[in-house]
Amino acid sequence: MSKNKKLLLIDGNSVSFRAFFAMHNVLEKFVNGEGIHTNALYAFNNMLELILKDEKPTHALVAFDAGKTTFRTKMFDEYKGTRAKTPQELMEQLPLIQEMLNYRGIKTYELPDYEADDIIGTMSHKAELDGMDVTIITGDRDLTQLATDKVTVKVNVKGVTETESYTPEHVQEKLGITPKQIIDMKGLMGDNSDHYPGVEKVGEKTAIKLLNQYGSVEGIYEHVDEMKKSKLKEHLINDKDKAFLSKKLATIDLDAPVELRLADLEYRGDNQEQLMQFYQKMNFKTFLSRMDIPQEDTAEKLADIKVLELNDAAVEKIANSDKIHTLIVEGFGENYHTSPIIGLLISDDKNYYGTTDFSILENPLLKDWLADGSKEKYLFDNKATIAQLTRYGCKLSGVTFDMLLVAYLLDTNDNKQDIGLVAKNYDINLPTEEEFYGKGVKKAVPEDDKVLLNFLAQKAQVINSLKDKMMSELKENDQDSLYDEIELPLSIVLAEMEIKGITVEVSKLKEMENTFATRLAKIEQEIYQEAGKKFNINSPKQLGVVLFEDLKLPVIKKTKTGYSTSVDVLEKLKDKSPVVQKVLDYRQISKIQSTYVVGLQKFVQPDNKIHTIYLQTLTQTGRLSSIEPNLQNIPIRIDEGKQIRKAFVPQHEDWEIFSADYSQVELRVLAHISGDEHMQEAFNEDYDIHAHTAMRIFGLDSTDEVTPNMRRQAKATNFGIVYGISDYGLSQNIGISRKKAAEFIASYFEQYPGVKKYMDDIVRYARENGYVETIMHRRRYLPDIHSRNFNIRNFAQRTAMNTPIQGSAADIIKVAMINMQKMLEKEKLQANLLLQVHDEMIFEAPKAEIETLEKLVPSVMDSAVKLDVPLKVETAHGKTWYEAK
DNA sequence: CAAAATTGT
DNA sequence: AGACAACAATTTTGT
Repeated sequence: MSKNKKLLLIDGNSVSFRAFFAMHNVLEKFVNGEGIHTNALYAFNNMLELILKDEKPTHALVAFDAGKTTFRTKMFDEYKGTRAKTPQELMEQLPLIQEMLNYRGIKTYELPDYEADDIIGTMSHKAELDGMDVTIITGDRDLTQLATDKVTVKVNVKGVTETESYTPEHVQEKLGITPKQIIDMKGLMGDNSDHYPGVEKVGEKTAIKLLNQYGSVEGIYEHVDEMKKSKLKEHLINDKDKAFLSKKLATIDLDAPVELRLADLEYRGDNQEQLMQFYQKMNFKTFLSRMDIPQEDTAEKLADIKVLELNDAAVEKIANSDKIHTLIVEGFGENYHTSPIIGLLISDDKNYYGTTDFSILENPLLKDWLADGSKEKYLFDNKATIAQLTRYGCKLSGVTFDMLLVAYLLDTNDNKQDIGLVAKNYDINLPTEEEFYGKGVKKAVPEDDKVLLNFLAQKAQVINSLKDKMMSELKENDQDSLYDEIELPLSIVLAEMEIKGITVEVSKLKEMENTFATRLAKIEQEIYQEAGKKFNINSPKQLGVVLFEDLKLPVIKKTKTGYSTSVDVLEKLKDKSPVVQKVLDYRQISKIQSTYVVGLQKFVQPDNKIHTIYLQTLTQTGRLSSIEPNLQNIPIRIDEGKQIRKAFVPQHEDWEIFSADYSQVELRVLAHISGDEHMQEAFNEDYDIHAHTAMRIFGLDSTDEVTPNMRRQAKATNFGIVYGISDYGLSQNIGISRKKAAEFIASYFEQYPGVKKYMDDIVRYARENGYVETIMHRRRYLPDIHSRNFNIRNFAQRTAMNTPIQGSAADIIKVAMINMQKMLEKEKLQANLLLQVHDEMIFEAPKAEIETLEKLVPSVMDSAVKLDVPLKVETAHGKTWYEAK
């Protein structure tokens, strides 16, 4: 049997409207070359692709409203009377949407005097009689009256990519009436947005109740006399005419004079050629890349670049040239500290020399050229390139353009870590790593070296062609010194730290593994005892059943999928059952065991060291992050976890671990950029900042009156301020009422008016400029600051407050790291900078150097930048990381 | 592959 | 009305 035919009907106007507002916050980002907005077009097409994929229709139609006047306005001239005018920015897109649908092989239609609804109703009715399945897409709930066994109405919810499906069953479930009765319901309650009246004081609930009793508007009025005396009865009688009129207005015409046959709606698929041209005109890169463009194009381009052999002769030419060269050292695999190089390419923008034979790296001329700082080089990802080359015995110097770093500084939001993605942002078509190598099981290096080297040549070409443009953008943003003096030098420092690595005593971890295993087994048994059964404690789902169903503990919080079993919930249940504390203990230890004790061992290399990778271009604030493994979240708060730090040791006997951290950098940064006098005074006088805050917000005369609890609350408030305060968040954090938290904040702002002013100013700045900046001009764009969605907008506002603080602190420590590395070299110290943990630097050093470091490191760190308040540095040292704190 | 949980600053 | 503290990485479940 052939598959059933399926008709897709789209309410063009209402979906366009939804699409427009779904992407309203990026309105000004979606403008094509001719200055026409394209956001609704984009969102519409996005939705369309999803729907086509899901529904696989054989027939399709998009219906539009023909004009302002319809048979309904003739019946009731205020129909849709108060509806706001369609925004100009959307109006200009409607013809484009129709044009695009045409290229996508989908019929569009409008009919004078009728609304899109009526066209859809009529065609859906026809199709159903013909035995077809029908799916209707709309942003308007009114159309749910059309749902039948054969017709599903999908209504867009939040944006356009998600829909809610209305079948007769779903309508029944949701409203308790049939789809047909929706018309009666609308008749009774009227419609605000279409601006027609119903019966006074009758809303959805009353309407449904009446319909359940009497079936329809007609039914109600047949029996209205029998109803007992009530206000409702009076209203019904008074507004009888309105009810019948509104019912008529609400009724979608199933027999409009639509001159279309079902055969006319056959869906034929895209007209590739025209659609491609259209996408190009609209600047739709993502859609273009999604098209199955015949492969010849790219293949031809690949062949365009002639790659010469990178041999001794080529090296000689390169080494003797004064030209700038682009360098591609291609690694393959996850981790560049361990995975091999698979290709090497050097280009002067005219000639491309490439090879897969790495014996060339033994060529002394090439070695010298790579290490020669006066030979200028461009590349993508300096840090990774240095790390790779180091393993092949080469030094690298003279890099002036790192496309990865520049792309990150220009916009932290999009497309880092992959040169293909950066290129696409600039309208250049270069395969991403995934597109070139494939993904999952298919990921592989091409058999043919030529193919690989051509890819590398393309990369080199892209780097070269974008260098000027990107560097001038950097200058326009006033970010050139952030790049020249911070990020680029830092990439070298980080490379050195990663390569050096930190020594780990595996035997220590092994020892801990055993003790924790026994402890875990014991707690596990105890929990089973209490619970009366065996289950997986690691599964929040199973644990939820045990706690809240078997043991009947009160449910404090729920997640999307079930009961929440997070710490804050468990903390509240601690005294209700002894099992809760045991679960908390189990969780803690099991985390330590799996992530750290066992997890870390996997990363220890044959040199007994762990070489993490710092991601320099990931975070939105400018902080670093650390992966494989993350060495920025090694436990410290609870002692069991802190033990892990005993396994981190210096690489030599008679050396120590030395750590130095900034004390309250973020608050100091806030004191600086807000210019708040009271906060600055507190730091200038070196008061205990949290006690000082407590004194001020609790209205005390001296810090002597501050109780530990007051200090704790003040500390939390300080944190809250840094994070972009909200009363709810603060109340959750210190367990006070929301009202009390709001009072704290009000009092805080009263005491620190400069801080209040900063918060207001920075949010306004973000609204006006679309971004915020750190002290070193690191930028973060905040398109959501204009969002209509309360939560999204609030989040953007908090981000606006937090990013300059967190980001400036990140700037400061980055400068300190660079200066520190220079200083160690200058002073000819053996000490090595090994780790950075946001406000802390960790070194290993001979015992003999510790005394020097105790003076030197703080002096370098607190002079990294000049603020209006002093920076404070604290140091510690010991035989292991555990002792150095 | 997403969600929940836990770790850090 | 909304239901929210900032920035990260990793492990484990369960679909």
